[in-house]
Amino acid sequence: MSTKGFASDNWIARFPGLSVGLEPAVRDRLLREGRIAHVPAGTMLFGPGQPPTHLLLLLEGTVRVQQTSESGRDIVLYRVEAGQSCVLTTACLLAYEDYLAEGIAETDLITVAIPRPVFDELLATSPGFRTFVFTAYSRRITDLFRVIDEVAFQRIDIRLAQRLIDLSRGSGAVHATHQDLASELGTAREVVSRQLQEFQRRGWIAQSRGNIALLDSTALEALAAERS
Amino acid sequence: MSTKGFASDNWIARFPGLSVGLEPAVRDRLLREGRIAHVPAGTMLFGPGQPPTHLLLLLEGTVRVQQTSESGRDIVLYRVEAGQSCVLTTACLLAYEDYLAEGIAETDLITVAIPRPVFDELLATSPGFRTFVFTAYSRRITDLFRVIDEVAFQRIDIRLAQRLIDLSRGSGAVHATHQDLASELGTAREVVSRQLQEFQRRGWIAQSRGNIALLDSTALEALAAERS
DNA sequence: TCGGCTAAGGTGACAATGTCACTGACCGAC
DNA sequence: GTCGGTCAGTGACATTGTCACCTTAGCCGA
Repeated sequence: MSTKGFASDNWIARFPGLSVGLEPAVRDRLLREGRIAHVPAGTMLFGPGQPPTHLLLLLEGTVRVQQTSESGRDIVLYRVEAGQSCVLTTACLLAYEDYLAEGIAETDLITVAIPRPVFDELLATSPGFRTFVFTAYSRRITDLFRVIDEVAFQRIDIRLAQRLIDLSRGSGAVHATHQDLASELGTAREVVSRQLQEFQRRGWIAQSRGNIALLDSTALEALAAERS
Repeated sequence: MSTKGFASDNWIARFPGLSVGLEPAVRDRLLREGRIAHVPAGTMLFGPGQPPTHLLLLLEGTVRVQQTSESGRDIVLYRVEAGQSCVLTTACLLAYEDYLAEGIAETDLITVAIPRPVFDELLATSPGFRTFVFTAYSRRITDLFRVIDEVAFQRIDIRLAQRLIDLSRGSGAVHATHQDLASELGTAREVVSRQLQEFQRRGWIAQSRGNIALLDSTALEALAAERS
């Protein structure tokens, strides 16, 4: 968690996609021009009215990318983890249209910002960088495909079980209100409440205000593994 | 509709994103290396087990990109029209993961295939080509965001009315079975049947086997314009 | 410490959508 | 013609979403 480790000469090693096959000159350019910044949790990194001007690389923390519908409900599209990049925002830079999605720092972040001109020049000069960018794109698009599949075709109890497991990250607990979970899945709070009651009835979880303890992760995983 | 018009010296003019700001050398390279092909309707251009090896540009026709869930139901993600490109397939080329989506020629097509090495070199040498590619990406991602919003938050009658209008393209009729429309929207045939009956009861449409006549497009558009 | 404010969560009725099983209607091949 | 398959209609039911309203837990100032 120390920031000392991110002196400007070694952060590239944190990115699997950049540390392999990247030309030395490109590597130097990134280290020279990439600006390391600390961002507090809760910051909106991009969104309607906040056009991004950089390619963001994440050294530490998590960014939640979500979409808010006109009716005020929202759904989480994907998360950007440390070692990944917010590539979809780069498309925004060049886009003819505004994005509907917004990116929010879920934790305190340490980021590297690559200015647009540098991004553009690296794309031009470095096959390794191009591969990095397109691979990252591909991952995000796959994420979006998965979201569409889940929203359109998956039962809500299965999706909720999956999300509880994901959010717990093995800690055995999830800090989130029912409304938070509803926003994760793009559904209504009452639906989450009912499903959680059912999970509780089966002894899989225990609830307290704003907190859910996973008592039987195995059962939840079994449900999450079901296919419609 | 004649293919004579696509002699290898002028097709670029058909692509708004390519005809403006493209370097002459790049233009020549595209014309020299891009291979024009005719593809019959119904052909699967890419999909599971059909990794694409080219960037596809569409001179004529329409490509439907859809996703099939494990349960066998599918949903249309977007369509590629003449003058656009199948850029998402390029991410597939570089991806670590397979795509779940498949692209199907909805009509007879005339395409230009850009081989991977040429695509890569153009990305490197041409800012104009880069802009073209990223703009196309951006458009598709925006499409996916819209699909997610619709599936998660829009009423089915509104979505059906929108789709009927889109598919009719002003012709006043839609050639599609109820099952086809269900696949468009990612829902069940019975749901479409019931909604169409309601539209018919209101005098907005007339149905015959595999065919729907739009009698009152204005009313359908009014419904389609509603927001949840 | 008390009271009240606010966010979180619970509940029941109902509407909308999805699932299932089955039926009949239409259409082309023979 | 009739046969077989696709297309569409239907009712019962399950699941999910919506709405209105309520209770409860925690916080915070008086």
